[in-house]
Amino acid sequence: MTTAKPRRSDATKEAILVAARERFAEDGYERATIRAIAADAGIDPSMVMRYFGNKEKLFAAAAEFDLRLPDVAGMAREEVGRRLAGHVVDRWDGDETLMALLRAAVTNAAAVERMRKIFATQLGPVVAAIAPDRVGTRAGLIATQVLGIAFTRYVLRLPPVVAMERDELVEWIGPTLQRYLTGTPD
Amino acid sequence: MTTAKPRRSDATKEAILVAARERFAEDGYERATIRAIAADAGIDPSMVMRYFGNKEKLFAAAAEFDLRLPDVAGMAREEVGRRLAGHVVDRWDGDETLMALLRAAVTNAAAVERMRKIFATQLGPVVAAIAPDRVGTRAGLIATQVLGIAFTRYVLRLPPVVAMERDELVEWIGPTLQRYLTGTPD
DNA sequence: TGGCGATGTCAACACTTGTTGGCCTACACT
DNA sequence: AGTGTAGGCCAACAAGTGTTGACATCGCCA
Repeated sequence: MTTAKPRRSDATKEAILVAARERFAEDGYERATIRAIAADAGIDPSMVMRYFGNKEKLFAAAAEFDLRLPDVAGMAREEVGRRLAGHVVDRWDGDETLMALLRAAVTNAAAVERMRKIFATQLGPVVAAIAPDRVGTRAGLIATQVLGIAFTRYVLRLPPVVAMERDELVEWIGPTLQRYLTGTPD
Repeated sequence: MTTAKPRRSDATKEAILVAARERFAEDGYERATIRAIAADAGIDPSMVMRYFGNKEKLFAAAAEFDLRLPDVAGMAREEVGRRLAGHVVDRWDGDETLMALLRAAVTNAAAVERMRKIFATQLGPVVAAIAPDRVGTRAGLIATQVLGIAFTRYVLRLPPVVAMERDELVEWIGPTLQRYLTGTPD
């Protein structure tokens, strides 16, 4: 029994979080107003304050995120790049949380910190399992390419990047990640 | 004689633009207030309105930007990737305009449009001069890697990406751009 | 010197924001 | 049935925003 007593407010709380993720993802931190979020959730703005304290804490609760990177232990070493690329592209769709985090990170210090931590604690170990040396650098480089995709495809919506099919994108990006994982600069 | 009569207000106008670029680059579009920009420029907020009309137009004036990509005509084909990487990394420092554009693009539609146009009209031709096929796709992919660097290095400030020396970064990124320029996905 | 446009300041406007406290209502438990 | 408490709404606050118009002052030209 993980859930003890399902209170009536839990549903409202969840509705607020859903609306918050949507607004933060769409508008960024400052333009997403508590009033708009409350309206989307069909309740009064003061309820948001009661349940989450203030806007910062609401964001912190809404932007809880897990990359859910696959276990690379059993993979062929030369395949990891492509597998990682596929996973990341898939993960981006169907979850607005990362978009909220990405948009908010541009102006909100807490979002920056959280994003740093996500990449350090979740991507770092994966890299370490594959490459023994220069783990930080490799993880950082992978982050540049992965976040570059997210930024151009979902925020900037550059037409050619949007137009690419999932598989086509993976074919191009996979080798890049592979080189950042196992290659050398020269 | 391109300049006719240097009015006294030109200096003020320029001071406003400098302050505006700084604030937009640092804080993003919404958090950069006209009052703060005016204070930085040492004048009254109403002057900003008089000279630029409104905030949108001020941003448009402040975010005039040119990538100043080098002429690739004379370069060895297999060198273009690295040269491009070096140029882009250098260009990022010492000019706050692109950072302003990048930060603002997250919440401001006009900034998005301008960024799209910059990459289409300035990066597109360079790619076309090197690769005859899939010009749009190649330009888009280059944009993902280039903007990913900008985002992680200057906005997110991921420690390992910040720590990398210019040359080290170029060594890693160069081959990626080269493959996006002249390679094939498989 | 007188005047007039350019340059600049001041104070206020209408509006939106996050946030707060008081009040109402319905349900669960005794 | 009565009552306490959780869930919810309403109205308002203080602060900050872009923006505007009236007023002061500087500097040039007739």
